[in-house]
Amino acid sequence: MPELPEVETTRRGIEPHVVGRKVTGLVVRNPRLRWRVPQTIVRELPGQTIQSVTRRGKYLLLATPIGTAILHLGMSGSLRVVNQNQAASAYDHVDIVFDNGECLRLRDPRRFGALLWTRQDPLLHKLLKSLGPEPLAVGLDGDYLYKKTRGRKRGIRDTLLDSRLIAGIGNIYANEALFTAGIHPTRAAGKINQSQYQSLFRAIRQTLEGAIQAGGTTLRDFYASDGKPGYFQLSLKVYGREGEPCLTCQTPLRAKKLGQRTAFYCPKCQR
DNA sequence: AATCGCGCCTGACGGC
DNA sequence: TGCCGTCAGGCGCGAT
Repeated sequence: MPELPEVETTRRGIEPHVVGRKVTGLVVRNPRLRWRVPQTIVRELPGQTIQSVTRRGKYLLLATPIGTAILHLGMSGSLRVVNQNQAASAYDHVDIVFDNGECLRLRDPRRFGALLWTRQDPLLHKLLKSLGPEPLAVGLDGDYLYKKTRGRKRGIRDTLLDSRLIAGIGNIYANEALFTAGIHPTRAAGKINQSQYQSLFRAIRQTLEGAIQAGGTTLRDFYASDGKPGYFQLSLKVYGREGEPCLTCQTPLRAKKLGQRTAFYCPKCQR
């Protein structure tokens, strides 16, 4: 599933194919994504030139002079650059067609993703305006998390998934970072001290950056590739490894359902 | 303000 | 083999 590193890898992959291109049309085969693809984007995006591709959390933003396309890949979404004549599969819901005959093709079997359009500053859009800081933002450190979590009783795993606190951390990376920092996923966020937040924040950064680097090195071509584009095998230390030995102490890893999502952890290394 | 559960959707997987 | 139930999960949203 696309987590922040995959979204960033996607951004980097499509950027050279998309920036400076003029959109000649939008092909919407199925508008029923998480939210219905709006008619406004069908009317207004064609004729515009893409100025930039940026990322906020797990949202991708394709800016034009008159508005911005907001893309989210949800659970199963992916983007490829293909020739517009290439046959589309059942899950290829939208093509953004360019003046050179290529298109940006959105595939999303589960349709948890989204394609929206805004004419205002996209960062003021309802979906983006409440997002917390980017975990990779220059200057951000563990003190931010420490200060924001005083008095919070919720477990740290759930707290890290709250995009209003910090953007773009999904279940996989929350679990991986907590393992690296040696913090138990159910520890109350408000009971974690300043130096532990420093190491947790470093672990978050390291995990995300490592995955982005891995994405960059194993990146398949975003142009006309088969299968899933640009994604990469994650090397995960705890996620999905219930019952397997901890890489540090060999203790069998555990899985526990916290809220709606499963937490994976080492009962010995994480306290 | 913080927290909690729901629901969207379909491929994968296990059991029979 | 084939059918069926269950699970997974991002995340906005409404309720508490």
